[in-house]
Amino acid sequence: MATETRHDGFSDDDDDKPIVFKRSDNGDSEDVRPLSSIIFRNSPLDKPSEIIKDESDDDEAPISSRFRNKNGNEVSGSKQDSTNEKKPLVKMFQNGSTLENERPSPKVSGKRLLEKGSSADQSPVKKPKVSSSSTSVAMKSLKIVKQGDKRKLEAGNDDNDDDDDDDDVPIAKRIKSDTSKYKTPSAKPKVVKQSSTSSATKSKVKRVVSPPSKTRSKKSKKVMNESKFAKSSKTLPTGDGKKKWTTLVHNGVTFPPLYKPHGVQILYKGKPVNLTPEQEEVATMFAVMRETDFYNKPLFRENFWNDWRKLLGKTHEIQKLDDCDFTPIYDWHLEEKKKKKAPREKGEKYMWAVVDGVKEKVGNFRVEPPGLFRGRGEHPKTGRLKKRIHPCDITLNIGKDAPIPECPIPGERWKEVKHDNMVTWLAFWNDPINPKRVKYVSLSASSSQKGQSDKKKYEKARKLKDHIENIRATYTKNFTAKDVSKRQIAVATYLIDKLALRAGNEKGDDEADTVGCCTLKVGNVECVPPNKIKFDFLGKDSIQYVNTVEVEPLAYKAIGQFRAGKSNSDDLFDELDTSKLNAHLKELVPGLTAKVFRTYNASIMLDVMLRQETREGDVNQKVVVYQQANKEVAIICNHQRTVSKSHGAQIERLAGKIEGLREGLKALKNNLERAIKGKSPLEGSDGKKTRNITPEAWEKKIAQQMMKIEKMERDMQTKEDLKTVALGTSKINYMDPRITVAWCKRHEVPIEKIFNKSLLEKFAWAMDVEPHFTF
DNA sequence: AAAGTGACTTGTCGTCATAGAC
DNA sequence: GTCTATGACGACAAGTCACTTT
Repeated sequence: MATETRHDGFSDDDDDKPIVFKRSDNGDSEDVRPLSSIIFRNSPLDKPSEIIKDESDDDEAPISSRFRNKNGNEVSGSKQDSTNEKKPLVKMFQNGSTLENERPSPKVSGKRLLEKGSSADQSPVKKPKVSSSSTSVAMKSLKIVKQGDKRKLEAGNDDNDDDDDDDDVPIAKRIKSDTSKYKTPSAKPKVVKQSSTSSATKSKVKRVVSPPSKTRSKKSKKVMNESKFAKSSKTLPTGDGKKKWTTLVHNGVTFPPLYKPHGVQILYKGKPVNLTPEQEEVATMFAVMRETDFYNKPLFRENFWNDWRKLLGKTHEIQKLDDCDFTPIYDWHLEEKKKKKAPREKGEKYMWAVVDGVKEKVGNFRVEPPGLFRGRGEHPKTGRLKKRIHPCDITLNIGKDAPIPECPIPGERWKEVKHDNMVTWLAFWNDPINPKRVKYVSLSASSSQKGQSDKKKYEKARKLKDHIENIRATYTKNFTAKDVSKRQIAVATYLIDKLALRAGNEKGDDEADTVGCCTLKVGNVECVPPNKIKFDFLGKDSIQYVNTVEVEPLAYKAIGQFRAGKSNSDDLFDELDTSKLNAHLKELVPGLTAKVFRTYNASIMLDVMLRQETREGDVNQKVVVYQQANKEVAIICNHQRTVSKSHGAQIERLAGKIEGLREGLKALKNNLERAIKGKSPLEGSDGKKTRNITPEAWEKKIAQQMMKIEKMERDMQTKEDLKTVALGTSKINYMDPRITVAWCKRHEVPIEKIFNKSLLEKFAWAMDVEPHFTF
């Protein structure tokens, strides 16, 4: 898949831009701005250990108080004023954080002293977390002492387990408080009441819930959390060591229907062949893929054939896949498709779980059906048979006091039932294609549990802001380190920061051959004098990343050194792997890992662009601004999509329409002239006659027509522009929803214009953010 | 130190319903 | 009313990263 050259929507003053990199795939990077111009200017602090603390506490405060007013109205940051919205990003990068800054200090208001610069101050950025309760502050400082100066990046870490408390409760409650917003009542978590008349869960729910402890009130919950032990699971510690739930009730999983033989025969060398149901089932899986690209891929066919042949037996009449004609089954399949299929069973019973007394949606309660493994890119296992999963493959995880779900397949039983509250999964099975991999069943994205961890992720990224300047100064300095490892770490960190590359774990031979930063090969990077690097590699999902960027001259030089004397298939960073890299990052800022940079850069970019680019205008215009910002983020993250098959045709059609409109415009102009001369209008091409109107009226029509044309051209442009860019992924995973919500509030854009129903549910935790929220 | 494993996040694509085009 | 382009959604593949085991 070819990557196209992209253009960014920024205006020209690069200085304000956040991160710099734009990409020009064709090797020219005219628009690449040197990172240096922005980021590195005055970064005075290289003191390594300035660390930071982070107050994770802020999580604990009630939401409302949590966001301290960035505008200084409150307590804390008096300095920040709303104006900062307009300030160039650069300034934002300027506040380095020093311990002092972050430390809750009595003098509060001045917290942010740091703005080192001059006028630039204001970045609202983090405000002192003063808002948290005094207690927590106290605790924090205590901790600090213990830990030395370092503070963790983690939004809520071990400091106090309860730091997320506030998160837990509120969300559910919050949501439920305004039901009206959510049209799908079922979608929102509710506190389960004693005798809920509702669905299937009821019986169990009742039971579980009934114990007093269950009635969850904020308080009770907190209390429990603080006594962290509560019921620790007896099993070996798993997960991250934090308790994920107290009570958990659910109904297990459901299985796809057993195979129903259709009896349609394939032809082997032209003759019908009898197949057993098992053989037929697999043949059908293959037959129905006829119109996909997989069908003709040699490896896919070979892998399929090997697995199918195991079912046929070596001596079967069918000896060669190429002699098989699956047309009869394919045709049968088309017929079946035409028939109305009964609406798929909803699985209401399995759809819900009750976690700590709150009813929550389950994400994927349906076990994956058997099929042929597709895989992405050149996956070595493409085409292999993915066998059916049975109850005896499934391990359930459920509350100790909850009833164990009945096995839905008569006569069979679950593999195991665990009661591990240190993990979030409800069930898992091993992936038949790669048995080391595990497939989990967990709550849906809209659940409070997922929402909390999402929020934590963004809080962590947000804190990176306080250290980024320092980190950049450090790696810049190390571009010239004499120690190769150190230099590689510096350059790798730089690339991860600047280009939002993934960490790049090692991969096995039984996986597609893709790379990330640490696994880049010499052949994936090319030095283009004087100081540009051309990247070309296959990343996650075998999506190609092609980009030529201008880099810091010293980094350029270092990359040249790393390449020297190696062959194309050698590792560029031969001294590096993700553990070393992350270990290093963690040293800079506790809790920091490579992926945090992606989140950070995506979110900060959105925040900055929205502030810079939003103009007065109607809602639609603002939405366009949002989409453009979203697009830039997607580009930086290399979120691509394949161009739809009909794209060309669609563009042509649009072009045709525009052409038609142009013709119409010509006619209108013509008639205007005639009207001015007092002649009557010509009749339309369709032969119908045209009303005689005044020149002014013609002018008006002409203006309207031109608007129409412009709009259509813009639409066409946008469509073409976005044909290879997927906006969704960054919206779902990288851009802090609070930025979006706050922007919508500030600019009176209905949030529904930006988030669809599932995003609204998923981001319920972000909806009450204050309009001044700054990432 | 490498390899394995466990838990969870991130990512693209296919399918389906439906709003909109004709 | 039928056709079709879109977007929502689900499916499930493929990453990240911590921690064990060898």
